[in-house]
Amino acid sequence: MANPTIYDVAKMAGVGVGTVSRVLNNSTRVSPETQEKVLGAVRELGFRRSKVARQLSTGIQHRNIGVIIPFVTHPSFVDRLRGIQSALDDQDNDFNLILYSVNEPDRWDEQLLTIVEQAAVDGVLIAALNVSDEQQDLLIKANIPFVMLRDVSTGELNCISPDSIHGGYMATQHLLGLGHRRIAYVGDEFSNIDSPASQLRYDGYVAALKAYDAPYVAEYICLGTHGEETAHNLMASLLALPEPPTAVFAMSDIQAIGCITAIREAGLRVPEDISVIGYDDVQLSRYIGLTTVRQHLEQSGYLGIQLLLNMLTTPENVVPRQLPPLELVVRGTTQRYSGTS
Amino acid sequence: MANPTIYDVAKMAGVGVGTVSRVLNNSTRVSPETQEKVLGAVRELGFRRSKVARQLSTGIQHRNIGVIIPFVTHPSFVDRLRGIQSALDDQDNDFNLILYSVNEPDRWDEQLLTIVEQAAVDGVLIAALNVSDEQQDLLIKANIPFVMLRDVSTGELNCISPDSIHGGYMATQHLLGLGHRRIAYVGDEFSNIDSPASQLRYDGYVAALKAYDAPYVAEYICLGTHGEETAHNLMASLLALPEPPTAVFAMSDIQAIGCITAIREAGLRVPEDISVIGYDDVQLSRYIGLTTVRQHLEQSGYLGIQLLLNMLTTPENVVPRQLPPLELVVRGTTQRYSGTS
DNA sequence: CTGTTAGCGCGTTCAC
DNA sequence: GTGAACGCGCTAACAG
Repeated sequence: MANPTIYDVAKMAGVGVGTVSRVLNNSTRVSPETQEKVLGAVRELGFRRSKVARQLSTGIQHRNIGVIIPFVTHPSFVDRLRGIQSALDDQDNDFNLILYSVNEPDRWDEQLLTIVEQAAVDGVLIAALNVSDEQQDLLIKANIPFVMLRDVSTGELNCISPDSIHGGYMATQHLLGLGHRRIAYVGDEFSNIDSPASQLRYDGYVAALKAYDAPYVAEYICLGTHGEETAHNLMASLLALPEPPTAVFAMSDIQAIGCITAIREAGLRVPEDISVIGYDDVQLSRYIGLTTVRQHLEQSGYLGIQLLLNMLTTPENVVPRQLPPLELVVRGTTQRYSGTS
Repeated sequence: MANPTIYDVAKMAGVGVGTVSRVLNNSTRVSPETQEKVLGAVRELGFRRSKVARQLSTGIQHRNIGVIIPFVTHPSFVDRLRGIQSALDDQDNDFNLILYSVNEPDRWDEQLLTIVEQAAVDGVLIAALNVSDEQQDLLIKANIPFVMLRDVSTGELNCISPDSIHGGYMATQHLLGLGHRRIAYVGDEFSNIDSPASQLRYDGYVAALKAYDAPYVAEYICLGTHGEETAHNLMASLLALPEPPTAVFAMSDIQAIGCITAIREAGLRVPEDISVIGYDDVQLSRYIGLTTVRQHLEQSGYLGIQLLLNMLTTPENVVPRQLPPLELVVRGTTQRYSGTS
């Protein structure tokens, strides 16, 4: 039998459904014999009670909030998750956290659809993913409040967004201010499905170059899949250039790390020979002394949940949330251009 | 009204429940006027349809697996989470992941109770938490399959467990083998509620000391709350001793890091003056070159989920899982005792 | 102790 | 187009 119900169990055990329910909840006294019969039937049928029916019947409420994040275990998402968790803990409501990890951005549409159909969540937080208008409509029609953690502010109330363009500008400006002129950009392939972060930071990079009248060199733009490995390889190819850059701006801390190891493997030093600046200020960066742009990842997760909870519990009064401004965090991987290399 | 239902909406809109349901699912054509009336009532009542009833009615299945972890965002748990995620992704079933973070170990009993009562999960993975016999009974009675990620093997089938005692032994042995005799232990306060990891690793430490006939010095045992900060302070007090240790075994990588910064702040070098070995081999450790004991955190999460899924989908045939043996990972924070300090 | 029955809230045929 | 009635699987209250 596909999905046996208590009725099936009751029939097989030769008892009433009430009795079955009772032994399942080991509540009021049931005679040992009947209990045995019931348990036997349960085992034989491989019966499992439907949690949904149970919930409906008992009226036990519990709300779920869904968090949709690409590659949950990437450092930057862990940081956000940290904030999400603590926000959820701070308010002590009975919201459960359902984690959805989007590992194939192409199928993200599909996944959201499933989530909505499943009707498992009361609200969702969508991090670093592009949410199309259709998707927003879907959510709205399904009456599921949602907040987005985006890369750039578009003015919506249900958005928490640092300004990635400005961040890219800041990072590049820092390098420029140190006297560097040959600055490379290492980032993700530009994408529409996924987050447009790479594109935006690149825009900031270009703007800074222009503002400082520094040359834009096409070869210095290195794009690839996200991750340390790729960045490492990209950096290696950069070093193989006839005139390699003297500084590099990596769109994420992890990529910056990949660059650094590549530089070291080439027998060069950071920052003496080449300066490297990252982006995010992931927890890890503090330990390795990476210069970077802090975008308050943890806090964005925190504020996002706070906002969502706000929408969920007191929709008549939702107050906007704002992230603190980006900060340049200068540690040990950048240094004034020495003119040596 | 506390929880308006479609009946309330129907009454207010002066229509039947069927109609309400239809506009909610924007399915078959409904006249624009009635649609308006219904939507108006929905808004006015603040109506939200019950996801539970909806699920029961539509028969849409989706199972949840719960993951219970203390302090989800601690590095070691992030590593486990990584494995959990990928295991969940590999099998493409429709299991959702509900994350429960236990931040107050004292209330862990209570939390498990709520989880069971809520009936929100079909199975649970419990990581690094002590599960009492009563708790196991609770789970069994509720018919919720569970697997535990423990610190020491006790032979149960539903357990994934490295041998922490042996790990503690290995770490200490490494130090001893390098000629160190004055070895400190920095760990968590021993606990019964939480994981007994600290106690176990300490046991291994003591055993190694004994095996190598090295002195056991009570002052060298430093216990405190988990975390970098505490370890840092503990290490500072260790350095203030008339005869400080020449090596320290920290029960986790994070605590090892705390020790290292304390040592450096005191003007000493690692490993030249003092050797430090951690435990876990968290991702971070690779980046900072920490010598440590690898306990395959990620893989334990992976195997745990695999086992749980196994129990959930084919209970008649559950195959045991085994973790690879612990490994000593020698990087740059330990060195032969020079007799200098 | 145990069988029977009435909901839980919503989706979905059916007739109208 | 729209209302009424039934069923999803289970719990709980009520008789027996």
